[in-house]
Amino acid sequence: MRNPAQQITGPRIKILNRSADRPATIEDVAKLAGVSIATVSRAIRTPRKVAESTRKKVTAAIARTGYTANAMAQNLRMQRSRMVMVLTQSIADPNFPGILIGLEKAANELGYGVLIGNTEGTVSFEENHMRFLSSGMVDGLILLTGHLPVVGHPKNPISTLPPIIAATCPVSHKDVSYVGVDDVGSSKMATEYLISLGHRKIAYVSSGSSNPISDLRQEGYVKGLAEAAEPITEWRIEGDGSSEGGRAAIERLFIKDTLPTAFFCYNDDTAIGVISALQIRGYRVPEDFSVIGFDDIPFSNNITPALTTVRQPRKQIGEIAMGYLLDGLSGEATIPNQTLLHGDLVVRESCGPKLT
Amino acid sequence: MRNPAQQITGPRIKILNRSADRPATIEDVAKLAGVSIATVSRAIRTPRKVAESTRKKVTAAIARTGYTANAMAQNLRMQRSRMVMVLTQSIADPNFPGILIGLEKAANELGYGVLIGNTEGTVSFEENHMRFLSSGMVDGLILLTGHLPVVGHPKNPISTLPPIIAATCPVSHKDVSYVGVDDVGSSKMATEYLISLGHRKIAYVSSGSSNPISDLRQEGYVKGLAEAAEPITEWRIEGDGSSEGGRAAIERLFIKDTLPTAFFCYNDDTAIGVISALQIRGYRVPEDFSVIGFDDIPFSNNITPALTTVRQPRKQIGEIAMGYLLDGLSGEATIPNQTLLHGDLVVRESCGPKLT
DNA sequence: ATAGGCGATGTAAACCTTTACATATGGAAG
DNA sequence: CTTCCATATGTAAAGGTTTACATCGCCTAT
Repeated sequence: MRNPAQQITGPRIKILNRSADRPATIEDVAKLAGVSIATVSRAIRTPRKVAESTRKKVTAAIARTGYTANAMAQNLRMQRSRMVMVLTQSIADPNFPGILIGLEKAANELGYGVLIGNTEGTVSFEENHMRFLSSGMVDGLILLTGHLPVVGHPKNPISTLPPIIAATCPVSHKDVSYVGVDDVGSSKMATEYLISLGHRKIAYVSSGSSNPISDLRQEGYVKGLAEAAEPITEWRIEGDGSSEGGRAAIERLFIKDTLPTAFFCYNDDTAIGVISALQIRGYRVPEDFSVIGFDDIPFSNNITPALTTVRQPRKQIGEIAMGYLLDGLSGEATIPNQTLLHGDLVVRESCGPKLT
Repeated sequence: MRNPAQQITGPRIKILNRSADRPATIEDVAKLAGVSIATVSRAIRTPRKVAESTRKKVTAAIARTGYTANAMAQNLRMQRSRMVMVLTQSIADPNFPGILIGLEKAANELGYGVLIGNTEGTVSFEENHMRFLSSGMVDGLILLTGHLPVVGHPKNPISTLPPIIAATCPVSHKDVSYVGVDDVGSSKMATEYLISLGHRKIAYVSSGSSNPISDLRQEGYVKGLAEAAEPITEWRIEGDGSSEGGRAAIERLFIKDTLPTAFFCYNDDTAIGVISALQIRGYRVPEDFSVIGFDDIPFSNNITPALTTVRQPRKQIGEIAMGYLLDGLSGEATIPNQTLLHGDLVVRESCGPKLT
């Protein structure tokens, strides 16, 4: 596991341990302030219940000792951990950082910590993470995976799981609320944009079969076509969600004799592959073909031509999803079963009018 | 905070709470197995200490009850949390996901959880995360920020902090080990590559002033120049680490009358900006100018021309850093003060021979 | 003067484990 | 038959909080 090429310099050191004198406990504070530990606890958590004068003594004692309540003891006593786990298929997914930023922000504002669980799509990794769920280590779960985690002891599938919110990719379970972009509506908008530019032969480049998000985006595409003044036939070609898949899809397409003039792609990665394949063939985008993506990943603005795409409000999705989860955790709040956020069309350079 | 454009469908639901009957405790298991809780604990943690027959009874009882040890009680008793915090300036940094993948993998293999702390470079966020550190919520800390976190009670700056490993960006403290790429050596290699292509006017596009990593890469660049057969003068132009900064740097450069023929850029983002600015001016890369980046971010392969760059072994950096931390945590292990990993030159299309 | 009430504080239980120490049982060695 | 040891198990303390309940003054209203 250690890189043979690694180069190590400097002396070996012993990792610094927490200072020898163990951290102050509530008892230390109580002794110093001359009160009972109950009073110290109250002075911190419910100050109105302790006399002004006592509160001052306690505050001073806390400052002198540098006391911070031991989180593990609190957690045990209060039967909660103020910790939420985020389960994702892939940390490397270009949408993930944006979502995580929103999740982290909302969690931190309410004093919660965010635990990362990367499944890489494998069951064994997922099972490994279950440890945190079943042991009460986390209070809630944000699912970006699109499915409920597999539970080891299938006594009652969901009863051992903490409260859950799905984001980015819905989960088919009535008790799991979903927060994500409005795939259908946004895709319809993108398709209508291509139609408005004069395109009539528009292909949808999918993400393989059996991808629910791809299906939703295709549904929007179809709806967009349906609203055109004149009938436009559907045209689906298969990608796989990666730029390589987009490239390959275009290569296959060129075997046919008739070509679309515009491509609506499942995501930006696919779109980038499509553009690259077209350019390699000597065509120019947007002069010869229009291409539109989905997601607005950070790099879509850095390719040539800059990619026209649908912006997914990642940070906001994260914030709302985490907000729902923590709302639900902290009381009797009820939360919407499904929340779809508006995606914005970001017009850059990769789409142009259909030349007559 | 809620998007006005959001669209909510379906009924409002109450978030599913953990099933009414509280999870089984060790006591339930003990009762069912007809033994004491101590025996149950031993059967789980040190099986050799309990008789074969008893072990079987306990195992059966565990299976029947679906018991999982309460992590919070364990944590409290054992004075550790099996949780590590990763502190970063920016989740959106293109290097972050790769590092995180490595960190998460290594942590999970040893049963540790990874807590994310996003500071956005602000002190207040950092202080907010200190909560986890001072309350004993985490056993260790991975620092990607390049500096020690600010401690609220400045009694003893580092004594309240858990063990720390710095990755990606070194921390100037003798007790904090560092794991990262060999910036100097890799930059030297990149520079030598440009020289080998015949370039003699090579500019380094920095990341502003006071960026220690940029300084190291510049140092490698200077070393590379120094080893050339003929003397080559240093040439530094100022970027800011972003593609926009790279673009701007090139724009400023064109005011001068003499130009370099090759650019070694602080990072890929900068290189992408440089290439884009050159292309906008009507130049071609690599025919007219060679450009080399650093990092090998996921998109460097998707731009035109595909970017030649130095690959930073992100996942491995994460794995090693986490490995060190957990080694150090679990015993008397001593770990190297500094570990520099070899960066690979990834030759793609953005560099070409100097045309005579 | 006394009962009642209220505000401030203390006592102790509970949260769930792990583990040092004590105890019990059985067999081997004397 | 006793003594000793090893093995297996139980008892109870400890880890640091929070909070229900009890207590204690003190003030007010009767």
